[in-house]
This record gives sequence, C-alpha cells and structure tokens, in this order.
Amino acid sequence: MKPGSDNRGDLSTRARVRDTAIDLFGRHGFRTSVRAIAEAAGVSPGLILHHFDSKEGLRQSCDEHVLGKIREQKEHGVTRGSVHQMLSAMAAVEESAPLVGYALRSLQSGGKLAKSFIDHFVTDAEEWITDGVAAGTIIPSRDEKARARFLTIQGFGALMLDAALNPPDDPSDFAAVLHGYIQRNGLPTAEVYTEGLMKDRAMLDAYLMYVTDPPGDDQASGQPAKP
Amino acid sequence: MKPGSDNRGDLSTRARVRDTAIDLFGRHGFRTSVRAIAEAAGVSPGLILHHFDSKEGLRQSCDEHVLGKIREQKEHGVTRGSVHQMLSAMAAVEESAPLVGYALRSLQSGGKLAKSFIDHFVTDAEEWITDGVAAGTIIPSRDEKARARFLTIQGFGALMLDAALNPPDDPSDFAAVLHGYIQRNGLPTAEVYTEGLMKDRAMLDAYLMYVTDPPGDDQASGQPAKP
DNA sequence: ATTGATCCTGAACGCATGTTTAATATGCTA
DNA sequence: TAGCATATTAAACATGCGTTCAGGATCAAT
Repeated sequence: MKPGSDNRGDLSTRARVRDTAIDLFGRHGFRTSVRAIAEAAGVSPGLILHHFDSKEGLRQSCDEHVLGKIREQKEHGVTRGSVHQMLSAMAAVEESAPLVGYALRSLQSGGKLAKSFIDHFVTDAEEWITDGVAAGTIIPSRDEKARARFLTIQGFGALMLDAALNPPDDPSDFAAVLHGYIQRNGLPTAEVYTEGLMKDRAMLDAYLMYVTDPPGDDQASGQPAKP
Repeated sequence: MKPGSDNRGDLSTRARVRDTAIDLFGRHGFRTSVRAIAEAAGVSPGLILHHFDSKEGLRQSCDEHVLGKIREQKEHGVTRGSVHQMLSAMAAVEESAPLVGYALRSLQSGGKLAKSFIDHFVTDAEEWITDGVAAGTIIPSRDEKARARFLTIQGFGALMLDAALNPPDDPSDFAAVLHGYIQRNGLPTAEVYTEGLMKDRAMLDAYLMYVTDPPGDDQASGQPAKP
C-alpha cells in the first residue's frame, strides 16, 4: 500500500525525520521547533505533521525508537554495571550518542519515556547488585529493590544536575559531559560507596525508629534522611 | 522621587508582582506568561514591563529576592544539616514555601541562580561535615570540598529526578514532594551512608590508581565511578 | 494511459507570546 | 493651583509557533 515508506523499512524519509528530531531534541531540548527539524532534515514543515500527525506524535515516535534502541543495546550485552559505565560506552559509539542526549533530555522533563528509561536501568542495577551481594562484594540491603531504585535515581540525578551547573563547551558531546562529571565526583563517589559517610549508626537507627514509630507530620521530628 | 514604591519599601505593587511571579514560576515553571502573572497580581501586563523592563528582568529580580531570602533564613540559623532537612524546614513554612519551589525550578533550568543556590548549600554542607568530622561522627575524606559538593549535588539531583518521576497530586506542595521522596528513599539513604555499599576497597583502589595513572580516553579502563 | 493513493511542498491561518505605545490617573512638589 | 514625574491601563504590534490547506509530484496498479 504505502509505496515509499513501509516496505523500505527504516531508511525512509520518515525515519530520517525521526532521527534528526531525536538529534535536535537531544541537543537543544524539546522546544526545538518543527520548522527547525524540517529544515535540518531537508523537508517541509508540513511533511512532518503529515507523517506524525502532530509534534506530540513526533515526540512519541522518538520516545519509542529511543527506548527500543536502548533495549536493543542491552540485549547485545553492551554493558553490565553502573549507570555511568553504560552511558559512557553508549556515548562513545558515534551512532547512539544522540540517543543518550535525547534520553537525558526526556529525564529532565519527566515524561513517560523517563519512567521507562529509569525502570530499565533500575532492573539493570538490581541484577548487578544481586550478583555483587552473592559474590560478597556488595553489602546486602534491607530492601534491595528500594536501594537499586535509589542508587539509579541518585546517579542520574547527580549527573543531570552536575551537567546543568557545569555546562561543557559542547553540551551535545555527552562523552565530555560524562568525563567532566567523573572528574569532579569520581573520588567522593568511590569514597562514600566503599567507606561510607557516617561513623556510627545513629542516623540509620534514627530512621529505623522513625518508620517503626512515625511521629506527627511536623518537621520537628527525628532526622530521617541525611544529605 | 518614586511616590509609591521605593519609600514604602517592599509592600508596593512592584513587590506584589515579584512575589506572585515567584509563586507562579515555582508552581508552573518559567514558561508562565507575563499575562498570567499580571492577572494573578491584579495588574496589567504592561505594568510588569514598566517595572522590570523585560520578562528576563523580572526573573532576575526574582532570583535576587529568592537568594536573599534564603541567605536570610540561614543567618537566622533556622536550620542546620542536610539538604532535605533544610528544604523540609523551609517548605513547611507557609511564607517561604514558594521560594523553595522557585529555587528548585531554577535548578532544573540551571541558570545563574542555580549556581549560587548550590554554592550556598555546598558551603552549608562543608560546615556541618567539618563539625561532624571533628566530633567523630563523620568519616573524613581525602577531599572534603569535593565531597561536600558531591553530596549536595547528589541530594538535590536525586530529589529533583524523583519528583519528576513520581509527580505528586499537587506538585506545588513541596512539603509533600519532600515527604514522598523521604518515604521512598529514606531507608536506602540511611543504609548507604552508614553502612556503605561496597564490601571491599577494590572500587576505591581502582579509582585512586585511575587518577594516579590515567589511561587513554577509552572507556575500557578501570571502573572509576560506580552507580 | 488513466486512476488513485501516497509523498511532499509552500503558503496561509490562528493563536500565544513578549513587547511597545499612546493615553489616563495619581500623587508629590513648587 | 499648576506642573511634572511616576504608576497604570488598554490596545496594538511583531514574532514565532503548531497546524491546516490546496495543490503538485511520484509511483503502483488497473
């Protein structure tokens, strides 16, 4: 039926528009205009809405494609381990760098892809944490799932905020962004995760007591979470 | 000279416009239109630009005011301690809750206020960490300044990302946002910070070796930063 | 070759936005 | 009171945006 697009699969104009959209959205955020995407892709603005119905439809297509590609990379066993390792590896591959940029942007705006994206990495974290605990290299937790999610959110959150505060010369060079982050925070990260932060159990005990016997909704209570 | 505004200090129309701007910017982000702010403040759109020259000028005035108020709160010694503790305390006070909202929004867009805001909290963190180390409750670091910054960025970053991923019923109720965050991540936070994450020093040693003898720019090197 | 579907374009529409402008109201000063 | 600077408004302006529309180009099928 469709003469040019569906049978030729992903090499079509539609795919090209989607890819340049991913690239520009990742580089300059989601406020990038349809016209700008059209010009970069060498098509007319009208065509984009012919293919994707609306700008929102275009974003949805981008979301799906990015998530699919990331899942694909995982299947191929590109990386195992930490968030930053995987992102570094992906950003280093020329082809998938735009995907990383797009994903990070979508994290910032917290859409549906953001949730899927994080869930994906949480699952990943759960796996290598379980392995680590079994191997005796990682301390077990009272709630492994909560810790995996926490570590993932903490990792991405710190990365995004650090990048926002220390914008590199070329914000679209995500390898450089990662590099800068590790340079600034590598040592404290390693320290805190292997040596801990608090010397006694006062904070942890306070929290455990807090959940067992929660006080009123006032803020004058114990000190549940520290930094 | 100015009959109504400057001598009467901060009770003027100009101040009212600024305050409602802070409130709306915090609630709905910086894309809030000048017209919306004008309507909420009960003035005409033109008046806002008469007082602040441009929307950017309005934002700058908001930035200065928010930063000043936060500094003021610190001077009065309202709170000491972690990011979440201080934010909780501020968000609980009806009057200063909008300031928290505005500050978090500005963190997200990473402007100039964001840097000042973070710097402020980093300084705060340095203080209570130094005290903690002196008191023997906090483990010393090889680079105290870097760790203070890291912990601050990690704390804010995790909070912002968590809030973006789990939007509460009323995103403008920042006390609720904080509460939700602590509920989800309080335990793992306490765990990781008092018990650590890694059981052996392999990761830390790998990083220390990494900075002493940095490899090429490939990602196939050691494992500098973990999650 | 004619048809019909799809791809694609260029111009236009409608809307929201930041900003400007001309005019009016207000209140201090002389 | 007269004058003048300031506060304030309502309307218009200019721009960029997402989107629509009418028509042309391209290609498979009859």
